[in-house]
Amino acid sequence: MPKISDARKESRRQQILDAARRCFAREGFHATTTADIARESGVSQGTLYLYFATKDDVILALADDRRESEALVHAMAQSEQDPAEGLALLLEVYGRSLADPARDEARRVGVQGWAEALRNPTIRAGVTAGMAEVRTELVRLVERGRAAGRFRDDIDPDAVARTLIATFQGLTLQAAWGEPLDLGGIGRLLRAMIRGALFTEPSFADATQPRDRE
Amino acid sequence: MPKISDARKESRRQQILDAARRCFAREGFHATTTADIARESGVSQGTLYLYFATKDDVILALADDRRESEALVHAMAQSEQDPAEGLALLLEVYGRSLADPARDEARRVGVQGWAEALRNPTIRAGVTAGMAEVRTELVRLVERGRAAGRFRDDIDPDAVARTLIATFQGLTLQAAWGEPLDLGGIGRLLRAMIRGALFTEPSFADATQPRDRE
Amino acid sequence: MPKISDARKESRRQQILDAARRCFAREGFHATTTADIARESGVSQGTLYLYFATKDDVILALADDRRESEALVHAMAQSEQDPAEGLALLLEVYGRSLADPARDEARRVGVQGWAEALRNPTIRAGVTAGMAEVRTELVRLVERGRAAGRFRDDIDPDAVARTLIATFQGLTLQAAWGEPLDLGGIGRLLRAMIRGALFTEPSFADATQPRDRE
Amino acid sequence: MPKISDARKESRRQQILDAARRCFAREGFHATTTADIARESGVSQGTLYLYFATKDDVILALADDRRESEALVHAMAQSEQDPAEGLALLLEVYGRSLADPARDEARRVGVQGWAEALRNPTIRAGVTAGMAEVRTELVRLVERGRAAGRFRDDIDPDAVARTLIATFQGLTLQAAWGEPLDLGGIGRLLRAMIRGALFTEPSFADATQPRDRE
DNA sequence: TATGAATGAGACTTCATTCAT
DNA sequence: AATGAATGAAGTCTCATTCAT
Repeated sequence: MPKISDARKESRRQQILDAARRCFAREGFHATTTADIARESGVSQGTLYLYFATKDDVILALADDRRESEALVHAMAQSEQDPAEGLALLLEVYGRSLADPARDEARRVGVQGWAEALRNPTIRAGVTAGMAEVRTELVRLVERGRAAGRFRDDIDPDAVARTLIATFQGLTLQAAWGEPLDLGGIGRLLRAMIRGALFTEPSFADATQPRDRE
Repeated sequence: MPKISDARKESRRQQILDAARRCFAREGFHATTTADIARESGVSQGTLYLYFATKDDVILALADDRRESEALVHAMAQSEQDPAEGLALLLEVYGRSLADPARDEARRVGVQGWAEALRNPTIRAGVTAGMAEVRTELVRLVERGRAAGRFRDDIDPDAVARTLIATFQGLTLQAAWGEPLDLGGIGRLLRAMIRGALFTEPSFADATQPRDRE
Repeated sequence: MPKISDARKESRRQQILDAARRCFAREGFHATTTADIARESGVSQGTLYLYFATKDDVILALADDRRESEALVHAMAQSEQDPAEGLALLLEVYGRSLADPARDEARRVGVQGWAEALRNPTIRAGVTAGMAEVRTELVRLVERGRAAGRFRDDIDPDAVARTLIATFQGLTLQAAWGEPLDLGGIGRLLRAMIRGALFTEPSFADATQPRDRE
Repeated sequence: MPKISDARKESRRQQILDAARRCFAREGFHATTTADIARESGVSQGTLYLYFATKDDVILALADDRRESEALVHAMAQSEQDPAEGLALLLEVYGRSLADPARDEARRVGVQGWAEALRNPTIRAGVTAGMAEVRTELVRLVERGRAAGRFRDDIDPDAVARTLIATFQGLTLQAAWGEPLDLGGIGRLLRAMIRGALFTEPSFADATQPRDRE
């Protein structure tokens, strides 16, 4: 009985979260009412409160999108051997995510989470934790590259991590706004910038040129 | 009388906007009430509505911070002759702004404007217009650099513009969150990336190395 | 089988009522939820409704505490022969009840029942019926005392009944509030007042002085 | 401007409190909604919250009826010279209040305040403070009577105070329930009881017999 | 022009009760 | 008989906006 019940409970929770994401993406956190979420998820308002203590709890569960940062960390961790390959994978995974229309809502909700993080400490904690994971992994990757002699010695790993993440964030923002991004061109430029600034020899661009997407 | 009255009116408006900025930076757009703004600006709620038609009007006036983009555009326009200098100036002006504690509130309000732009078309128009100006000027700058033979031919001006702006946005976001940014290191890295990717010869870094600030 | 089932049912009912009394004493009728009662009694909310039709039904079953009035009536009925003894017993039984910490919860719930009786006719009926029984028995006791020549002729039995009951109620109220009552002193005073106002000769006090408790 | 404004404010507050008292007397604290109070007082719900922070605030302002205890204290303080007269006045003032139909609502609300005092510390403080004032004054009165040789030496002032107050409370309760009280008879009995228990000589009853009311 | 009391729609949340399992 | 998830009506309180002074 507990197993079925637990599975049910989790699926119900997801059903509500999915509805909430749609609402939040459409109207924003604050313009979305709990009635909206209930209606969209097909449950009563009372039921909503069986699964989440408050509306803020729902926001909390969505504002911090672990999947994005997990995917990025995973990409970098894949290529223990070759830091260059790790960077290339990172760009590719992130580019793919940016181009994915299925992630439109997540992006919009994510940007709202950034704003919410400014005044909600719990949300801030979640959001910056996700960022910190990616940053840590990036720093390690750059350090490995330096140790292997692939990256220049005068490169600051932390600056690289912060800067790349900042660029990703800005592109996410523009994508959320529906700005027309030429991801192919931007990807090529990013690879060129990385190659020019990080690498000891100019092999990066050619070696990592992905099969042209989008 | 109209002139004096106009000046009065404008000063009153600014007084309210300054108060609103402080409130918004502290609590966010939605958690700030019109009563909060009135109290903080020292006028009555009724008076508030003599200067702004709705609360959204106040948000609108603050969400889109022209000063930032105007400064950037101005920096680039300064150096009609030398595109490299234009880029250097851009980085410097933006770095100075990022490091300026006096702009803390503007940054926080700006990030909230980004989220608000997702669902408020008017705000979106304002915010993206500011971004478009900077982008246009950047594109022109890169094109001039290519024409002058300073920049590589295979560089996509639009990608450069979008990417640099994205990076600025991401850094603004992290600064708004209070993340500790090593702006010196980040500036050096950015110059290296730009030099490596854009320039036909590696003079950028040295020529533009600013008197060390941070 | 029906007999066992009935016993089970009754014990279950009591289990729920005991839990409800604890809840009501702690939080009051209105601040106690049916979920509270269910939790405290260790049954599910659904089960609660197998034993009581509504929450008001539970309140009803507790607001009117028959045990108190039954004990008082019984005390008076004991001494058919000597009305003085009846009064003495009444005071003693009531004093014992007032001093009994085990009746703390019942007192608190009782006081809430008084308030509830103001707007719930059914509760009012129950509460005033209990009071009426005590009153009737007191009136009969005083009348017997008058007939036997022990009590003064100009005494109004109804006034005596109402007044004594009122005093009991007030003391119950103060005890429920946790006021420090010197029950010994109050008992002595009450006996003196009764003796002075009711009796034809001043034997009451000495004859009825109980072995000092409290 | 402030004087008019203050007067207005106070009158508005009273208007709301009067309406609330009517509602509470009719339906009880908990069954009365803030919408009920607003409707009954002829203001909007929003306005209600301009004058009271919460519904509990309104309850608080009504649960503790200072007027009653103040009147009683005043009655006792009047007759500095003659304690007997003080007691007589006390009974008379209280009897008058009990018989006053204009105080019906106050009585009903008061009884609800007793119940509320069980779980709301602030209300408890207010209610018991009122009781303490009357008690203190009664104790002082009895002590004066003993010092003057009018009252017996073996009388416990505190017991007298507690017991008389308890009787008043119980009679208030019964009056609130609409029980038919023969106040004349009860008053006579109370005087007889006081005379018999407190006085050194039996002059009380005759000396203080009031012009027969009710 | 300035005020601030008044408004009322609507948000979030609770809770007594039901019912499928 | 027992469960506990689900319901939805209703309650308290907030707040952007208006308007008489």
